Amino acid sequence: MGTMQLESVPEPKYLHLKTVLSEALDQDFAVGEILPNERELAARFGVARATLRQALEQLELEGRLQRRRGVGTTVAPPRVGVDVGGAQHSWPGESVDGWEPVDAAEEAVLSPALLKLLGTAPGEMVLAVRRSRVENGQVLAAELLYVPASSVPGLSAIDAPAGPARARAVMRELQKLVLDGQDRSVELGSARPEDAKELDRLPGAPVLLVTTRYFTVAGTAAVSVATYRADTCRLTFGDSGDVQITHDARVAS
Amino acid sequence: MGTMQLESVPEPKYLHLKTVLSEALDQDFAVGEILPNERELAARFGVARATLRQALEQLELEGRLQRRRGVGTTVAPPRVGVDVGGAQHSWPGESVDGWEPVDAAEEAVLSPALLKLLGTAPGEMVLAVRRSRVENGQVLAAELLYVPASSVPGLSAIDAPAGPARARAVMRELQKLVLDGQDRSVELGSARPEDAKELDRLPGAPVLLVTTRYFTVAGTAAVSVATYRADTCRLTFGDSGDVQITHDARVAS
DNA sequence: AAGTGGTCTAGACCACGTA
DNA sequence: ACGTGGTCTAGACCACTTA
Repeated sequence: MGTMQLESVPEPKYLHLKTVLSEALDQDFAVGEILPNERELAARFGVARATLRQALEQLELEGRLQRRRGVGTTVAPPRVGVDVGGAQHSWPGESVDGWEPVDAAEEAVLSPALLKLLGTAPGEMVLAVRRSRVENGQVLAAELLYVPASSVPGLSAIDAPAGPARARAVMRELQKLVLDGQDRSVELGSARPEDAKELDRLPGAPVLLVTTRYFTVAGTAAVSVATYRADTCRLTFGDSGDVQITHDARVAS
Repeated sequence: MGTMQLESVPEPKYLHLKTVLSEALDQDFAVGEILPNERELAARFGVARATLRQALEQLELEGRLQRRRGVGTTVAPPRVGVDVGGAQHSWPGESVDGWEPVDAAEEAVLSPALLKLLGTAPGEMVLAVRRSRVENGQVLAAELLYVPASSVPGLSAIDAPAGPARARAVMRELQKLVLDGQDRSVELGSARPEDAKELDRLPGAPVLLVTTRYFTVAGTAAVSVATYRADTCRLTFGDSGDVQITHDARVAS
């Protein structure tokens, strides 16, 4: 074979480990199955635990593994396709899609970026409605829906007690508005401790931040910031929720 | 002050470090400014370098920092808002939006998931068009556009030499088709070494995978898998047509 | 109490960009 | 040649779940 170039740039161990594990997951493991613990895996592959963890972290990021402290590492099911709505000009939760009201309260401090999105002056009253998106008993997303008091006339009349009831009342008022349109953006973020708890993840876990602006003819009526678990969710736009698109949709060159 | 509960569950060091750094970034640093190197920062905060890196990693994930081997760590500009199209029924690249053809070639091996998306039988010829999305001299995304030969009649007549010319020729044929619709999904992934190189990132870097299916009345005409840099990109969906979010929409609670 | 993953340390060496 | 971030090691202890 002569001087076959092995690798001018040797692949890092954790990357090689990742592909080895990935293939093993496809061949030798079923969904939900528990992997050997990290110390044993590290020993079996002859690497330090930290190196093994680097591989596991990426596999978890890609939704192939699920790790829970005190329990173990399991093979994750394919990602859930979560519809985040196409061009439907409607408030989410009008149809049955898993949004559960949690609470509603006046929000005192708003980030400058959010104020700009809302188009409100600092100091103007803004209501924050908390909702959770639940599917199959799993919390997929936590949402904060910011509603300037000025955009909903009937808001001051609400006297429901704190908790889901009040959130529902605000949503009812909101849904009376005729929507003119919406725009959305998606970006990567890390879960704040608050959201992390609700999503059953550790703080800093990767999340998909979906920011939606709702318009009426009068202008911005509300802004929603939804925090989706990045490990388990695939956001879908349109009507192809049934089709599976997983990591291996890409050609393994 | 009595018995003020400090923290029943003490915050991990790297999280505290992250918030401290985050505040420092807002107050004491300008976009593009170079931070002290990791060894010095770690010493300054009295932690091990690995712990400091854990904090830096999350800040980079959130698009606040940019780290380059051999260079240093700099303060990142706000994320770019990248339009990935609303419900417009058009091929991307028809208007001027930064897509640059790279190459086109027959793709031999296709993953089962991709075959299912395309709706083609294994063995059927599928062309793969490579494109890059470039903005301000920066590669934001790498795309693979899979086109079954059956969906484009004029495909076999193409005899352009390999490279951008051939890719352009395929795109021209494709754009003759009348689109009936499309659906899209977004999920988190990690960059394959191949894409990583094109995106000027390390392998495994977090990316946003945008999978789009293009329909004609005859069925699925093509499937695009676009790999966006998650650190620098905020994907926008302009459902309301005219409106563009041009500023930083990040919500830092 | 035992076992799991999560955090943290204090080193070492490597790959890369720049001067 | 030097300084940077990236990889890797071999430990230790902690937080959490389950039995």
